[in-house]
Amino acid sequence: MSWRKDQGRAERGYHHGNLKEALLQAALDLISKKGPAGFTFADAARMAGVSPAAPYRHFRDRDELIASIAQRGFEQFESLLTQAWDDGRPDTVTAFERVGKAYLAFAREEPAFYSAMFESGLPVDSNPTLMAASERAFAIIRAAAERLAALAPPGMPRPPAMMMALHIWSMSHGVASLFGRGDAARRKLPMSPEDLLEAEVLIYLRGLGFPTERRPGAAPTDEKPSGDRSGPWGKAK
Amino acid sequence: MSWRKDQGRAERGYHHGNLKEALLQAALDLISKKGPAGFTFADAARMAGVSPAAPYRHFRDRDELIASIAQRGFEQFESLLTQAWDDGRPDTVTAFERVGKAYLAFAREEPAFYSAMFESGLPVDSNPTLMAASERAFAIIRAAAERLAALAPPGMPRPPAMMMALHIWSMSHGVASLFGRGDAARRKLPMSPEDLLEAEVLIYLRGLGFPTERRPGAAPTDEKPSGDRSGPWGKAK
DNA sequence: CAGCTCATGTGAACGGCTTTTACATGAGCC
DNA sequence: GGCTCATGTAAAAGCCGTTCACATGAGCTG
Repeated sequence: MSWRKDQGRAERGYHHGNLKEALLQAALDLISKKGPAGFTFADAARMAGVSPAAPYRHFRDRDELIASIAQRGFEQFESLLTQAWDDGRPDTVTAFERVGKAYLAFAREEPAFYSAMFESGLPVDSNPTLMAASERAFAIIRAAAERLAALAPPGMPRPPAMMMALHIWSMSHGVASLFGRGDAARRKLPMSPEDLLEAEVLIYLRGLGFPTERRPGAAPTDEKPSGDRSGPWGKAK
Repeated sequence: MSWRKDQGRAERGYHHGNLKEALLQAALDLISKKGPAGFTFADAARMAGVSPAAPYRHFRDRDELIASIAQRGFEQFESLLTQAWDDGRPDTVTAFERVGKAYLAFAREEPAFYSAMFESGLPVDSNPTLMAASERAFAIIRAAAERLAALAPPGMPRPPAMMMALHIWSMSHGVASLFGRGDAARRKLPMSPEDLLEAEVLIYLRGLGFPTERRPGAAPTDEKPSGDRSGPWGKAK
């Protein structure tokens, strides 16, 4: 936070000094308030205290600004997922669930990033660096799926990790985009999005033959659980 | 198709005669081409051959037009799902899978409807009739889940049908919105969205204790399958 | 058929947005 | 000290959404 000029209204000369950052920040504010459609290039400029033409020195057009935000979003997303996955500690299933929760937390706490990344209608394949960032984020989920697949019970055919990763991603995105954000598209739920997704993933993993009873402790040993008889939907009302 | 005037350019008097329909149709065309954000009220008017102010005789504003489209979308969606479900014939699991395929087919073949329904950023709860239409569509999925839950194997605790319905919905929406449409947000897949979703749902159902081997025939008897050893991911590459 | 009425369409206008162009400023470098 | 170029501004064109006063004519009433 060592900006040379305080953001916005502070007296500043002809040159802003940090316009690109200020515009990205303003856009994030605006998008989180009014969605990516409601966000306006001119508004961001106004919020940064510059003329409507100034942003064009830093972004080819409005779409490029949104793409920049999506790019940063994927980077933060990747970092968050990496941290949640924590290389599968303390055990694979626990870490996997933590990734699911992190996914929802990101969608809820960074709605502007999430919208820019998944709901802005930008053609993903038009921007190679954007697609690369997106794939790096997905790679975390895929790596986690790989580890999970590796310890599939020997009796069953091993599921393809890529498919598992896509399944998990679609569940997470489905829950996040239908029920995840408080403001828009609110629909009544009998349980929290987090619990809904957790149950969904646990049932899915059980369908693949994984033991999904409550994990006993922190140790990666997959033992029989104690007397906790609650299934994956223990928290449903 | 008994429109009094042929659509569009045909010589017509001061009054269009079918403007509301023509506008909805034009909007569908435009949205399917350029997304709900790219769609323009003025464009729709132009396409219908009227002045930019004319649409305001039929819709309070642009959002109301989009809401109208979403409304119709939910109605068509409900009808399509009802037809696919076919009251659970020939057997519950087969019918259930048909519903999943119908979901994806709708998202792919009616991208304009789908966008208006789920990606337009309209506040769903602001419009009661819209929300009602949305709930009627969801009710089909819920009814199917109810039937499925009813025949859960006796050994296991019965899953709440509402939760199952939400899970299925989130899977379907997740797959549809991440991988479903050809144009936008294309990501490489090792299998078709349909196969991806089918495998996902089958694994999930198996996690609930349902027998999900290949169904033997049309009879609703749930017998042991023949020698088909393919799991739910038989089609993955 | 005459006349009235009201739904439906028009034209002009306002303000806002995006984007471009010519011009202004001043930060950093020689 | 002076040059240069990135970065800002002002003005303008073209589009859009929306509103308002006004025009038209379809359909009813008698």
